[in-house]
Amino acid sequence: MTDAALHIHPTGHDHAACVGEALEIAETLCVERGARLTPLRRRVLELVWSSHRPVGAYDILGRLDESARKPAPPTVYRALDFLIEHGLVHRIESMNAYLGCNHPEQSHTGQFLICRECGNVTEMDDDDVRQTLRRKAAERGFDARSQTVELVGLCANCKAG
Amino acid sequence: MTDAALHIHPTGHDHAACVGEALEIAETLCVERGARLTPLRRRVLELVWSSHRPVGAYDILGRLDESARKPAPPTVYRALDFLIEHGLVHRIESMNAYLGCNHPEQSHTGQFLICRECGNVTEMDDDDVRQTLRRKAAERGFDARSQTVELVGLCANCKAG
DNA sequence: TATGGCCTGATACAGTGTATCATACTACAT
DNA sequence: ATGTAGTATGATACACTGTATCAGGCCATA
Repeated sequence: MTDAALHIHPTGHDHAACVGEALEIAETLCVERGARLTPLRRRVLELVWSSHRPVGAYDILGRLDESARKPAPPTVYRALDFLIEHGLVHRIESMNAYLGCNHPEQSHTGQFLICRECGNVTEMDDDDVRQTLRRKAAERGFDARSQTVELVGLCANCKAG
Repeated sequence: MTDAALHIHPTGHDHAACVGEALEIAETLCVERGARLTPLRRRVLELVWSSHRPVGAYDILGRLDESARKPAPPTVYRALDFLIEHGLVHRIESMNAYLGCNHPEQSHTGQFLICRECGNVTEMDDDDVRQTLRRKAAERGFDARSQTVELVGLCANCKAG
């Protein structure tokens, strides 16, 4: 974990605390559910949380390499699948990349705000939006089961700066 | 164009008319804008419109093969870029695939309803949704410039059937 | 200790997308 | 008609993303 770029984040916050909190939440949640947060899965989650920017599967793969012997792609995808299934990670469809989520309790598919300047992504998770989309789709006879909402633009910091 | 699966569509409508209309609209629009709808671009647009399901770039590539000598990937991607730029085609992010649009006049990024049963995709293009998203993002200090909205679920036909 | 289920390793391959350079086709001006 | 600039296409190579499949290892419980 030497790449400074990994540590870019919105406000000058203590990112180590973010990661720590996320890992702790994950531990707790997995215990509750009887799911196994193995060292590999934990490590992948940690790498996904290395910044507030989505991380590609092959980035993760590359960084796992550094520490021990190199795992193959399926290993990473399986870990990601597990984390996604438990709401600990989101997939950003428009980037084919993955982002940590620190409130996995609510079953949800969030709405994502992707800054085209700094690359940081924040989650909205707004229920009005969710309901509006469900309703609008229903008006057209469509029964929406899952939603992908990703907005690209400028975050507050980058607008100001 | 022998694959019957290509012709699956929502209601038993006359899909040839869909394609014809789309091509005509494209012609008109390109003339208006001084853009060149070359034979290749026209053919790619036609292939995208072969159904109401998103088509992958390499599907297009494969079908271009059938007729003449095989073009390389960049050729297809350039044609798609052109068509997207002019609003004639949308990219469905969650599927890495492309869908024809028959109302390219309004500058828009639509909202898409993807049926997980039949695979057909319809466009909502609802301005309430667009405005709601813009506003909700703005409330968080985010200036949204482009929106990706893709809902997966069951279309009216598949619910009924 | 045996069995079954889950996790991981490993190979191979399929699908998606881009960088780069080369060629051809206009359209327009000389 | 020639040259020139801009655009469109051809072609090669490569990078990134994801999956199918089989094999082995670990661990809990019977």
